[in-house]
Amino acid sequence: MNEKSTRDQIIEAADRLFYQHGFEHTSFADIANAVQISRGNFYYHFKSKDEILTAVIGVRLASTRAMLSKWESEGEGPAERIRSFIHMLVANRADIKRFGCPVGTLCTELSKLNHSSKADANMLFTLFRTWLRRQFTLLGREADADELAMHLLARSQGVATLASAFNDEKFIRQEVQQMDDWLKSCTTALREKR
Amino acid sequence: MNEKSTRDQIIEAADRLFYQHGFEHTSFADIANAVQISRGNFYYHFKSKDEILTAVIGVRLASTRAMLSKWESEGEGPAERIRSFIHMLVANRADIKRFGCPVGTLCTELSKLNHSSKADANMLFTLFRTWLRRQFTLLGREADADELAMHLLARSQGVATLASAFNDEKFIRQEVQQMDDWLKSCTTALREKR
DNA sequence: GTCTATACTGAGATAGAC
DNA sequence: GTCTATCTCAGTATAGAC
Repeated sequence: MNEKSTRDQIIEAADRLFYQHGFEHTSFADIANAVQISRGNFYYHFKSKDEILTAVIGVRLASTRAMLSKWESEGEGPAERIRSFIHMLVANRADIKRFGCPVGTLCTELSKLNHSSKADANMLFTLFRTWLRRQFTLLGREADADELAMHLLARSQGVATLASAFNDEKFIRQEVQQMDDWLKSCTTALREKR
Repeated sequence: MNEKSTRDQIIEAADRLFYQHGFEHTSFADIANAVQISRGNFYYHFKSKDEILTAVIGVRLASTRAMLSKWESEGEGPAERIRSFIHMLVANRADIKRFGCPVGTLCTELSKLNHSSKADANMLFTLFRTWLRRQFTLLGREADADELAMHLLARSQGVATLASAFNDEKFIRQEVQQMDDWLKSCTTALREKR
C-alpha cells in the first residue's frame, strides 16, 4: 500500500497549495493539475472547495497534535520542550522565508474572508497556546503561563511575517537566538524569586 | 472644496476594503457600491484593479511618510519617538483586533499571490525599519540599530496577528507594556556600558 | 472511481449613449 | 464624468458516459 488514496493526494496537494498561494487564490484546476486528475473527478471526493479546506484543517490539526505529543514525550523537561517550539522556525526556515507561517497566514486569510472555517483554523493557534501554557506551568511559571505562551507565539509569528517580507533567513536565526536567551531568563527569573 | 474627487473616493474605499477583506476578495462591485458609482464609471478613473492597488499603496506610503515625519518632529528624543511607534498598536487596537496590521496583512497576501506590487507594499515595512533604525542609532545603539528595529517590527507584527486571531484587545495592551519596558532596558543597557 | 462535456456564476473589462 | 449594456473568461459545480 505505497499508493496513497486519491482523496489523500488531493488533501495533500491542497494543503501545500493553500500554504504557498493562499486558499482563495488556489483554484480547483490548480489542485487537479497537481494531483493529475480531471476537474470532474474532483467532485467525487469533495462536494465543494470549502469541504477540502475543512479536510486540510483537519489534517493540520491532527499533525500538530502529533507533533506536540512527540515534543512532549521526547523533550527532557519543559524548557527543552519549549525550545522545540522555538526551533521549529529554524527547521522550517526555507518555507517560512518564502510563504510565512502556515498557521498565521491561513488564519489571517480566513479572517479577512470571514470564512466559516475561521474558528477551526484558529484552533491551530489554540493547540500551541495550550501546550506552551502547560510547559510554562511545569517550568514553575503558573502565574503568568498563558501570558508567556502568548508572548512566545506572537514573537514567532512576527519573525515569520518579517522573514517572509524581507526574504531574510538570517533574521530568523538571530531572533531564535534571542528567544532562546529569553527562555533562559524565564527560568533564571524564577530561581531568583525562590 | 469639501467634496473629494471621485478618484480619491475610490482610492479611499479601496484602501479600506483591501484592509478589511483583502485585495483579492474585494471586487469592483464592492468598491463601486461603497462609492455609490456604477461599475462602468470605474474604468474612467482606473484601467485595472492592479492600478487601484498601486494607487492605494502610493497613498499608504505617503501617509506613512507623513506620520513618521510628524513623530520625528514632535517626539522629544528618540526614545519617545519609538514609543510613538509602539503605541500605534494601542491607538489602532480596535481595527487591529478585527483586521490585523494593514501593512503585514497586505504584504503577506501580495506575497502569496506573487503580485507585481509586492515590492511596493514591502516598502511600507522598509519605511518603518529605516525610521526605527535611525531612532535607535540616535539612542546610541548604532552597532545593533537595525537588529533592534527589526526586532520591534516583528514584535508588533506578532501582536497584531494574535490579537486578531484571538480577538483580544487586552493582549495588545499587555504586550505594549512589555515593549515599553523593553525599550527602557535598551537605554539602560547603554548607560551601563558607559 | 475516473473521465468528458457542459451549465452557471461572478468578476474584470470594454463600448458607446448621455 | 457618469451611465447601461455587453463581452470574456476563470472558477465552481453538475450530468452522465465509461
